[in-house]
Amino acid sequence: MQNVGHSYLSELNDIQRGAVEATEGPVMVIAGPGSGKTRVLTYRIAHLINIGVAPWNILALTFTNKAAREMKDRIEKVIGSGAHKVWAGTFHSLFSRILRVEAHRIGYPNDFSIYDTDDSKSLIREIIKSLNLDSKVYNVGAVRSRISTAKSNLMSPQAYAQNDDLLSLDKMNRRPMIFKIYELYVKKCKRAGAMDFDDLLLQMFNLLYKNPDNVRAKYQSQFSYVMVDEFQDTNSLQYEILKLLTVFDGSPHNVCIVGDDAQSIYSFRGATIENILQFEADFPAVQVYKLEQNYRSTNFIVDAANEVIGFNKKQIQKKIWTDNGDGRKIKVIKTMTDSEEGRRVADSIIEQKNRWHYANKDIAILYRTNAQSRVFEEHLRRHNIAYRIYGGLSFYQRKEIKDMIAYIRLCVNHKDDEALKRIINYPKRGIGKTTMEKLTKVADDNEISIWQVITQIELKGSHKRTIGGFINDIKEMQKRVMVEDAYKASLYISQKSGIIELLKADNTPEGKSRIENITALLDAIKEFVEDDEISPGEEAPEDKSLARFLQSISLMTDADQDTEQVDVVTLMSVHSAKGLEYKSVFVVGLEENLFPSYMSLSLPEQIEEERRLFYVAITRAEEMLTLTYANSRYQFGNMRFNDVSRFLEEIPESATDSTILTVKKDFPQPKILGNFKKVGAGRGALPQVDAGKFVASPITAIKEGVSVMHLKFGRGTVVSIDQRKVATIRFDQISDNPEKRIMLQYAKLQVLED
DNA sequence: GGGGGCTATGGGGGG
DNA sequence: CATAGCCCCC
Repeated sequence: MQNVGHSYLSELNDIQRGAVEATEGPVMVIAGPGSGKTRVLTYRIAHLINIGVAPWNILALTFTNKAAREMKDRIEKVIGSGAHKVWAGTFHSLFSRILRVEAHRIGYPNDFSIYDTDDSKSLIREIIKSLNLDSKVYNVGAVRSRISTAKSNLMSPQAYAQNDDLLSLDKMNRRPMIFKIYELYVKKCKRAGAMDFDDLLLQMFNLLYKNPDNVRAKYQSQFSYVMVDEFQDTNSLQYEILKLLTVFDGSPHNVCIVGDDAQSIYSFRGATIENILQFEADFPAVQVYKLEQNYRSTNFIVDAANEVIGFNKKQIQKKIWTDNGDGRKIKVIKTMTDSEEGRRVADSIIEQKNRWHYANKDIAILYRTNAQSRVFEEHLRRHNIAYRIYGGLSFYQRKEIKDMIAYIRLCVNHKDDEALKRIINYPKRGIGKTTMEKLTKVADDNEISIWQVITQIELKGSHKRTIGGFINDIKEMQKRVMVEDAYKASLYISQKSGIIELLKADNTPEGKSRIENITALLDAIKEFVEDDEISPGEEAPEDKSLARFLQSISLMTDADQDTEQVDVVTLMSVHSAKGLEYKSVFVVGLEENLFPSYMSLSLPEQIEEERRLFYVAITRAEEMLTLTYANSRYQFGNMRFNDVSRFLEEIPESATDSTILTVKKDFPQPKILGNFKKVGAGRGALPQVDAGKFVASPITAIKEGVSVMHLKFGRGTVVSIDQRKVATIRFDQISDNPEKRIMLQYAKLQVLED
C-alpha cells in the first residue's frame, strides 16, 4: 500500500468514510444536496488507487464534463499525478472515445460523424417531407423526442412498429407515421456513418451486447471498479450498459452508484427513478449509505428545502440537516414587471457585495428558461457588474463555426450528408434547392450518400462547373487533412472554402466578430494539436487527428467553461446549476406557468419534477437565498400576467424575512387547465385581464373619467387628457406615483365596461 | 432553376 | 423574437 501522506480519511464523517472504504461489491450512496458527495466520489477513487488499483481500471461516469474535470482535479490533489489516467468523464464522451476505436466492429466507420440536435432535426424534416407528411402535424421537435425516447428505452424501429401501445399513442396524437420516420432516420444515419447523441449510448450498448470478437470481455476486465454519479438521472439504456459492463459470471460487482432521488430532474430525456429501485434488485447485498448532513447551507435554507420537497408524494424518506447555524433569512422580492425584476436583482447584488463583501463569483442568478437571461444581462451591464451567461448559444453552435466544422466533418467522413447539405451551397456556388432535391432522390433510391452520388454520376451542363468545383475543393481539402496536421489543414480549409473571404467582405460588427470566432476556432485546433497531455487510459501517443478534435468538441457545451478563474456573476438555468454552489443565489421568475413551466401543469408527476428542480435551485445557496417574481412579464412576445409560483408559497414563512409574502393561501388556487390561465382576482396581483385577449381600444374611446386597462400598469382611471393626446391616468395598483402620463398614440389601453 | 425577401408560426430543460 | 416555408423576381 502506497502512502502518499494525505490524511484524506480524517476529512470525512463516519458515513462518508464508510462509503469510501467499501470498495468491494455493490454500493449505493444516497447523497442529499451539499452532503459532500463529490468529496466521497473523489476520495473513493483516490482510496482505490492508494490500495493498489490501477487508475485505468477505474471507470467514473458523470453527466457533465465539468463534473468530470472537477473530479479529476480533486483526485490529483489527493494522489498527485496519475489522476488523469482514471477513466472519468461523461457517458457520452467516454463511450464515444471507445467507439472511436471499436465502431468498425458494428458496421460504423471509426471516423463516424456525430449528429447534433440540429443535424437530427434537419434529417427528420427531410424525411417528413419525403413521406409527404404535413410538417405542421409532424412537428420535428416532437418527432425527434419520440425517437430519442425510443432509443433510450432500447426500442428498435422494428420493435416500435410492432408495439401497439406506442402506435396507438402516436395515432392519438395524429402522428401515426412516426414508426416509419424512425426507421428511415436510423437507416439514413447509418448510411451517413453518423451517430446522434443517443447513438453514442445505443451503439455502445450494441457493441457490448452483440459482442463481436468478444469485445465485451475486454471492457469488463478493464473496468474493474465502476462509479456512476447522479445515478437518478440515468435512463434505461445507460443502466443496461452499466449492467453489461459489471454483471457477468465471476464479476466482483464493484459498482458504486451515487445519487439523490430528490434531485432527479431529467425525466424528460428518459431518466427514471426506477433505476435506483432496480439497482437493489439487480445487485443483491448492496451496501447503502445515506448522506444527510448538509455542509453547504445554513439552516433557514435547509429548512425551506425540506419543507418544499415534502410536498412531493414520491420520494425516498430522508431529511437533510445542518449544524451551520440559522444564517440569514430568505429574501423574497416581488416586482411589477420582468424588467423591474432585473433591476431589483442588480440592486441587491450591489447591496450584498457592499454589505457582506461578496465577490461577483460568489453570486449566481438561476432561472427556469434560458430566455429569461436578457433582462438580468441588461441591468448587470448597466450597473457595470461583470457576468457570464451559461447555456444558450454555445461557441460551437454559432453559425460560422458550424459552417467551418461542416467542411471539416465532410473531409473526415464524406458520407456525412448533413454536413454536405449545410455547405454545398455556402458560400454560394449556384447549387440550389431543386438540384439538391434531385440529388437526395438519387441517393435515397440507391441507398448511398450524396457525396457518392455527385462523384459517381456524370455531371452535365452548368453542374459541371458548380458541383464539379465543389468536389474538387473538398478533394483538395481532404488531401491536406491526410498529409498535414489538424491545424494547418483547417487553416487551409478556412481559406479554400471561401468562408474567410466571404466574412471579410462583411464590415458590420457581426461580420468582424464572426471572423474572430473562426480565428478562435483555429486557435483551439492549434492548442489541441500542441497539447501534450495524454487522455485517460491511453498508452499510445494521443491521436491528434481532426476526427478526434471533432469528437471532443461535439460533446462540448457552454457549461463546460471554467467559472472559478474569473470574477463574474453567473447566469444559468437551474438545470445546468446542478452540482454547483454559490454563497448567494437568486432564483428568479417564480411564477405559475414559468416555474413550474406551463408545459408541466397538467400532469402531477411533472409538477413533482418541477418541484425537485426548485429544490435543486434553492439548495445551491450557501448563505444567502433570494427568491423573486414579477406580476407581469414578456413571454412569447406578449405581456403575460402570471400568479406567484406555488413553490414560493411552499416556503415556510419562518425562514423568510418577508412581509411581502402577505398573500399566502387566502385565495383558492384557480383551476389550471394546461394552458395560460386567467389571472385571478385578489392576490394583490394586477386586476382581471386576460393578456391573450387584450384588445387595445381606439384613441377616440379614451376619455376623461373612463376606466381603462393598461398591459403593464393594470387598471386605472383617466384623470385628464391634454391637447398632445397625453393622458394622465391614475392606476389602482401602483402605490408610489400612481399617476402616469401615457402617450395615447403608443399606448396599449383597453376601455373597461363597468 | 436559383436567390432573396416576406409572412406565418411556434416557443423547456441538455448530451 | 427566431426560423421555416412561401412567393416572387431574376
